[in-house]
Amino acid sequence: MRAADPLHALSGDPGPVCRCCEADDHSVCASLTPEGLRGLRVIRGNARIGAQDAVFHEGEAAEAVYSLTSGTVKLSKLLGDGRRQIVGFVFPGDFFGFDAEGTYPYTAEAITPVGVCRFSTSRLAQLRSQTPELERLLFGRLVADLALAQEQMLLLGRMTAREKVAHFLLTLSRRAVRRNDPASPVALTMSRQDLADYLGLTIETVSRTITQLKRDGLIALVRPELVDLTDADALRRVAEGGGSD
Amino acid sequence: MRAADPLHALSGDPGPVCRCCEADDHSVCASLTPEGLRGLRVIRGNARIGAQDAVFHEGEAAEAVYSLTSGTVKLSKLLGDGRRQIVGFVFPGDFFGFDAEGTYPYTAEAITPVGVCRFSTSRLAQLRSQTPELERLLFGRLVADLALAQEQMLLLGRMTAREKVAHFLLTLSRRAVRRNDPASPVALTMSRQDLADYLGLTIETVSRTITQLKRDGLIALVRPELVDLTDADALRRVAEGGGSD
DNA sequence: CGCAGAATTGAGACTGGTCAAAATTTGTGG
DNA sequence: CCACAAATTTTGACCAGTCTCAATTCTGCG
Repeated sequence: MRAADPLHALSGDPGPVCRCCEADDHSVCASLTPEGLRGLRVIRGNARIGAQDAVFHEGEAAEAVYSLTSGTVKLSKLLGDGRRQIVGFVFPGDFFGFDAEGTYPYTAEAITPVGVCRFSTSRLAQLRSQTPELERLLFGRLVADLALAQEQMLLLGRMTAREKVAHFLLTLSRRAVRRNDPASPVALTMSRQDLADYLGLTIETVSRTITQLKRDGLIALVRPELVDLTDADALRRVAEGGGSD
Repeated sequence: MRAADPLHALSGDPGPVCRCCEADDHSVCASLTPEGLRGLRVIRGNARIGAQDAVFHEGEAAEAVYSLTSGTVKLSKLLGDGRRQIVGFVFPGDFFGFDAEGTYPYTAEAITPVGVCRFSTSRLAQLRSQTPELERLLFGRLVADLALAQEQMLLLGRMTAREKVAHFLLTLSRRAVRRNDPASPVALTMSRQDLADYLGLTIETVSRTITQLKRDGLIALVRPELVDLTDADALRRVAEGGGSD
């Protein structure tokens, strides 16, 4: 094993496992062999970013790729007149900031205070070419991200407001289960405005739709940002375009 | 150089360069070294598929990845009640059919008669691990696809019908330029229904919007499927959410 | 020439957006 | 701990853009 390098010193050597990362078994880091991890750690920089601060902006030169260690990040694109579309939420263990054109295709902003690992694009490229395992893991992650984006395209293009909100709640619930959290009270870490910008709706419509689902007994609000999925089956039927219930 | 194997025999050995592929400099194949190409050719199967036929269906076991050699393919997702969203069009040189879950996340159908190269997922995985260059090229392609999907999310979630159609026409035009075709009369290889399913609109709204753009002098229809971009600048202004012109 | 499918046009309905106000929650300082 | 201010969320009334349903016109082809 190598001696600690300056970057380790800065953040304290986390040891053979990437302990700086809250993500569990499904993170790229967790799937890497100790050897692969070592390579990543060597080129890694750490940063803490406050809530509402940007990691990078759409159009900036893409000099680094990031992985999230804690908190939530939103990825968004802007139209000239301020209309915004959130193209994804990032959770611990996820990578973001890959680019095809040399500039970031979206803005990345912290929703909560977050911790990130920063990998310079060039150094990561070098490491990737030396570590086929890493390349393959990142590839798989990208494929999953693409499938997710396509799922969201179906939602944005073809679902009603009610279906969109139901689908989103269920997605959060499924994600919670994957992290071994309870399926039901679902935490909305993001604001109503972020929700609206993710679902292609206005904040008013999101609010009205939540009220409506509540009135119909499918959900209940423990707090505005904590939703109880009272009737998950009915919610599922709504999300799949199953009709009026 | 290796002797021709059965697959070559079937389709005629295309020689050191993948001549079976109409795609030019921007295809993955064209960027591969002769050596890398050789590996691809060995595991390649060829197929011709008639217009309107499916290459594979959403939900089927994903046993192969494809690259398009000629024609146009559409990728679509279905909702329970028949609502459809086209999540992408595939042009020669593009790969499609990657999956994260073991099943295809979308249906792939030929819009025109098409030629495809077929790569069994397992054999391609093996080749990828032996050919870092191939892996890197596919990775870059995926990143580009993801950026495209995110761009489309912005379109689906936040643009008006007029902006959607303008944006789509310009995208086709840009793509034509990249293939060294003229920017202006743009060919719509897909039906109005496909267009609607791609833009998250109904066929009627697409038709009305095209008529409106025509009336306003931004475009002219040479034929229903051949659009002249009379005023590309104005079109660009519309597509960027530039206002009423 | 006439038919079938595709595209366009028309009239009216409805979902979701806009603008405005009220209610609730959150944060801050006394 | 309370009071007040600011921000966020919810609710209301009205409007607009897009959809639905239906009819008409085009286009290609036997």
